[in-house]
Amino acid sequence: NPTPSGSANQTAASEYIRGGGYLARVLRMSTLFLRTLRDDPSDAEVPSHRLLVRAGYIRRAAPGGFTWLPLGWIVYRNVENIVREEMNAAGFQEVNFPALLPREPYEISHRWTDYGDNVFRLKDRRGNDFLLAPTHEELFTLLVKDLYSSYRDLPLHIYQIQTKFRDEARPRAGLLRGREFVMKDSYSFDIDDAGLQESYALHRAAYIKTFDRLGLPYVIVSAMSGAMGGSASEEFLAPLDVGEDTFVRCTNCDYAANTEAVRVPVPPPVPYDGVPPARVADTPDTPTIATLVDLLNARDDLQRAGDSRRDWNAGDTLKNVVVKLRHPDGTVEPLAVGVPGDRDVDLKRLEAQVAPAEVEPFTEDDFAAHPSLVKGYIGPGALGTDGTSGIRFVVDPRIVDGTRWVTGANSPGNHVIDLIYGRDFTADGVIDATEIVDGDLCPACGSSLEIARGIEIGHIFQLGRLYAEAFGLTVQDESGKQVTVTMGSYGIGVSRAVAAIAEATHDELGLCWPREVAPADVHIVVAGKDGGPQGPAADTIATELEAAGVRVLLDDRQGVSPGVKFKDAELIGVPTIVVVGRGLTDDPATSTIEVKDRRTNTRTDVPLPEIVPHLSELSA
RNA sequence: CGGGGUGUAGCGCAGCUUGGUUAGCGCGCCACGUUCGGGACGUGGAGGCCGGGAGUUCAAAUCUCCCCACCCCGACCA
Repeated sequence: NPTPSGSANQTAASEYIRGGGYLARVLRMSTLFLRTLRDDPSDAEVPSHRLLVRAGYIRRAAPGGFTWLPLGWIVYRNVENIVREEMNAAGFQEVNFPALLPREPYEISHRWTDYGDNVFRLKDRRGNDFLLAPTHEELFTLLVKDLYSSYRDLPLHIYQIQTKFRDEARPRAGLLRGREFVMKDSYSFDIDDAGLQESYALHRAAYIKTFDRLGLPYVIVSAMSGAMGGSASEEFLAPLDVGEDTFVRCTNCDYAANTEAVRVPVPPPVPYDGVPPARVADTPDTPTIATLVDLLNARDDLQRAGDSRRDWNAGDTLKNVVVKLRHPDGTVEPLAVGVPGDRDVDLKRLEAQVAPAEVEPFTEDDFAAHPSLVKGYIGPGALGTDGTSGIRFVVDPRIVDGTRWVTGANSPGNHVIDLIYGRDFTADGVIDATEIVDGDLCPACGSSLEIARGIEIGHIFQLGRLYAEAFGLTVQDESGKQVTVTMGSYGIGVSRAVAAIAEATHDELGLCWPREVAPADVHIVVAGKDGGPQGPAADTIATELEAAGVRVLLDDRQGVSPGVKFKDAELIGVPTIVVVGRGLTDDPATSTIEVKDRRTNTRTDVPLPEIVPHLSELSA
C-alpha cells in the first residue's frame, strides 16, 4: 500500500496558501476532507454555486451563509492574500474592527434607521442596542478622529478584510449574495480635494492590479454613490449574465456606466418658426400611448400641419408619469415626469436622481386627491408649479426647446397636437430618469450603447466630508486652523470574488481556476491498478514537486476507477492535470507522463526524467 | 414584501391525486471478491422525527390550517 498514513499525511490547509510563506505540501485525496457529488445540488442554479458545492468547496450552513471546506478555504485564502498583498503594496495599512458594534455611531450617521431591515440588530443583557456591522465608515472615521489631529498625519490609507452582515431580503446564488460575506474595505483621509483625487487614483490603480492578478475580467463603470452620499464613484463589474447589476458600454469608445449613472446626450434646440399653433383634438378612448398612436395614424384630421405622412409613433408623444417622493423627514411630494412616449421611467434611475427620497407609486386615492389630473390624459397644462395641480413637473433631457409633442389635454378623450416645448409649455426642471435601451447614444462619443449585466466585485468612491462632518473629524492645517478631513471609501467583495472567478472561468466539465487562486498547481491522477507501479511513481513525483515548491493535489485513492478520478480532476479544476498511467514502463528512461492543461485540454506526453522540471516551470 | 415552485437517507429522485403491511429506487457509504484509461460489477450490509407544529381520522409521507427553509421572477440591496 503506497499510501502513507498517520500525522505526516495530514496537511493543514494553511500550508497550501500560495505565497503564504509556508513550505508546500502534498494534499492527498485519500485523506482530504472532501466529497464530490455526482449530481448537481437541486437548490443551486447559477454555475458558481452549483460547481462549488458539487466539487466540495463549500456547503450551505445557514440561510445566506456557507461553510468553506478545505479546497474552498485554500482558494478563498489565495484570493484574500492577493487582495491583501496589493493593498499592502500600495502602501495601505491593515487594521481590524469588531463586527459587533454599538448603536451610537450608526445613530450619528443616521444609518441605524437608513439601513432599515437590512441591518442585523441585537441587544446585550442590559438591553442596549447593537448591530452586526454592514459596513464600517463610522468606525474608521471615529478611529482616525481618536488618534490624529494634524494635516501632517495625512494622507492616510487604512483597510480591513472582515466579515460583514446584511439581512438581505433575498440571499441568492450561493456566494454571490449572502447575508454574511467577506469584504475588504479601505478608507482614505485627506486634507483637501486634490488629495482625495490622488488617493482615489491610488486605489483605482491598486484595484486594477488586484483584479488582473485574480484573473477576473472586469469593466470599470461610473456609478451613482447612492445612499452613501458623496460624489465621484466607479464600480468594477465582472461582465457576466448572472450578475445583478445592469450597465451600458459604448460599442465605439471606452465609455461604460451603471444604468443609474448614464447621462443621455442633450440634443440641440429645434427651430420652430412657422409651426402652427397647438390645437386640442378630440381623441376618444386613447388612455394609452399605443391606442393614441393608432388613432393619430388612422384619422386624416390628426396629421401634422401641411403633411399627411401618417407616420406617428410613440416617440412623438409626451408621456407624463406621476409618482410620489417620500423624503427622509417623512413628507410626501407628488412629482410628474415627462418622457417621450416610447420610453418608460426607470424607477431605479429616478430614485438615484432624487435620493435620499424614495419613489412610491401614485395610487387611485392620490388621483382622487388631485382632481385636475385626468388619468390617461395628463398634460403640461395641469403640471408644473404654475399648472392647475401645482405638482412639480420635470422632463427628460431630450425634451428641448422646439421639440413638438402630442400630449394629454387634461380632459378625458382629448389630446393636444403640435405642443412645442419652450413655446407652449415649460417644466420646472430636467431629470435624467428615463429607461436606457440598447442602441441609445453614448454621451461621450455619440455612438450606440449596449446593455450588459455584471457582478459588482469592487466599488470605489469619493465620499467627501459627509462622515467627517457628522463625526467632527477635523485636523489643524498649516496655519493652525481646523479643517474637515475629506474621505474616500473603497470596497472589494472578497468572498463574492471567489464566486465571480468561478463564474468567469468554469466550463461544462467543472471549475477551471486561474493558477493564482487555484487550490493546487498540479493535480496528479494515479491511473493504474491498486498496487501497481503508478502509485509509487506518482508519490515520488509529488514529493519532488513539493521540494521544488509546486503545490500538488495527489489523487492516491484506492479502489476508485480511473474514470471517476478523471471526472473529479476536471470538476475540481486545478490548472494542470498529470496522469501517471500506462505511459509508465519498466524502463524509467522511456516512460512518459501525461500532462493536460485543464483549460485548453491540450495533452503533452513528457518523458519521466523531465516531468518535475517541466511542471515546475509551468507552475512558476 | 408580492407572485410561482419545492421540502422524503450525504446527493439526485419516486411514492401524495384516491389515507391502510416493515417508506422505495439510483448514486455515495461499510464488508468480501472480481475489475482497473473516462463516473466498473457481484453478493451482503448500515443509514429516515417523510422540514416543524397543530388538527381531521380507527389509521397521515399522503387530507386541512399555521409556521420554517430553499429555488426562480419582481420589489429591495456597498
